[in-house]
Amino acid sequence: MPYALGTLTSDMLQLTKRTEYGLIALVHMVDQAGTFVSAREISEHYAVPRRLLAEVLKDLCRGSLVSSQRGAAGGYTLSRDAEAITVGDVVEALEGAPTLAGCESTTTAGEPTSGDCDLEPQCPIRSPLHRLRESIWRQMQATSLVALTAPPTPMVQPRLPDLSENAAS
Amino acid sequence: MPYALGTLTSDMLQLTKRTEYGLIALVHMVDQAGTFVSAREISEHYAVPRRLLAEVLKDLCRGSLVSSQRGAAGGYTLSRDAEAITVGDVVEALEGAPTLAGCESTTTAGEPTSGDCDLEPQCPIRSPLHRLRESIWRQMQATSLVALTAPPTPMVQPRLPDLSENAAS
DNA sequence: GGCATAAGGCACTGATTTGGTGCTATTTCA
DNA sequence: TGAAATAGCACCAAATCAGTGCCTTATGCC
Ligand code: SF4
Ligand code: SF4
Repeated sequence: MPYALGTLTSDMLQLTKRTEYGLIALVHMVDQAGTFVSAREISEHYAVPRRLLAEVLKDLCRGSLVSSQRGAAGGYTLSRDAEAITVGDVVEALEGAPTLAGCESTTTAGEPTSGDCDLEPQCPIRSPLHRLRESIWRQMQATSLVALTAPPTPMVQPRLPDLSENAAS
Repeated sequence: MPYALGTLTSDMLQLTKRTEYGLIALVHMVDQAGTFVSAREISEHYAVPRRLLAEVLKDLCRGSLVSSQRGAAGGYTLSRDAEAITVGDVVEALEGAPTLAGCESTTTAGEPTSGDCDLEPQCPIRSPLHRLRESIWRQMQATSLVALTAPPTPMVQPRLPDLSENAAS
C-alpha cells in the first residue's frame, strides 16, 4: 500500500527524548519535594538511560529549574514551587525558546532578532504564523508541573480561541 | 559569554522548510484562484529552490490540497476553497499528523496505536501531554489559509484555555 | 584518611532527519 | 517537433538527536 497518507507522524510537535526525560524527572521530584533525588533513582524507576538523564538534569540545573547537591546522598530537587515550573520552561531549558519560522528566534526577552531568512520582505505568511506560534507557546507556559501530575482530569476541552478575525465558527 | 540561556531556539514548533514553502505557495495561490500557477513562477517570486518547491507541491497534490495540470501552461491550483485548507492540513500532508510523545501516533482516524515506548505503565506525564498536543493540533486545524492572508489583524490575543483544572490564573 | 557515591564537563559515535539536487519520463500547448 | 510543465525517484551533505565514555570534583560515612 503505497502513499499511506495520514499514517506518517510528524515530529513537529514531538518533544525530544531529553525533554520527555526532563519532564518525567521533574514530575517525579514533585512528590519528593524537599529531598534530593539522585539521577540513578529516577533512571532506575522509569527505565531511562542513566547517563543521558544526568545530562538532562544538568541542563535543568543550568536553567535554574532544579538545584543540585553533589556527593553521596546528593541529587536534585526542585528549585521553586511546582506550580511555577511550566512545560514551556522545561522546553526552553532543554531545547531553547521555540520558533515557528526561521525568520524570528524570540528569546525570553522577546527580541526581534531580525532573522536569517532572505525572503522576509516578500513572505506572506510571516506575521500570522508568528501569531500561531505565540499562541502555542503560551499554552506551554500555562501548563505547569502540577497540571502534569493530576492524572484523571475529567475536564472538557474548552473552545479554542480563533486566530483569524473572520472565522466565526 | 558561555551558556547564553534563552538565545538558543528549539525547533519543536519549527515548521520544516517544506511546510513553509508549501504555505507560501498556497497563500500565493489564494490570490490566483481559478488559474494554474507553475512552480517556477512561485519559486522565482519568493526565491525558493525550484526543485524542492516542486517536490512540495507534488506532496500537496497527493494530499488533495491542490490540483495539478501538466504540460506547458500547466501548474497548480487550489483544489478547494481557501477557507477549507488549514495549516494543520498542510502539515499533515507534508509531514504527517503530529504527535507530542512517542507513545501515541494518532492518525487522522485517531487510532490508539499502542506505542513503541516501554515505560508507558510507569510514565506519569503521558495523559496530560496528550491533552496539550490535542490543543495545539486543534489550533492548527483552526487556522485556515485566509487567516494567513489577512496581514494586519489588529486583534488582541484572547485568553487561553487553561489545560489544568486547578490553575485559576 | 579512604572509599563509595553523587554531580559536572566534554567529546565522541551512530542513526535519523532535513534541505536540496540530478536525472529521466510523461504530458500539454503552440 | 520542441519548449515547458508536472511526476517519480534516487541520491547527497549537513544538521540534529539519542546515547555513551571517561575523567574531575564534591560529599557523606566508616
Ligand atoms: S520570512 Fe517567511 S519564509 Fe522566511 S522564515 Fe519567515 S515565515 Fe519562513
Ligand atoms: S509513555 Fe511517557 S516516556 Fe513513553 S513516549 Fe509516552 S510520554 Fe514519552
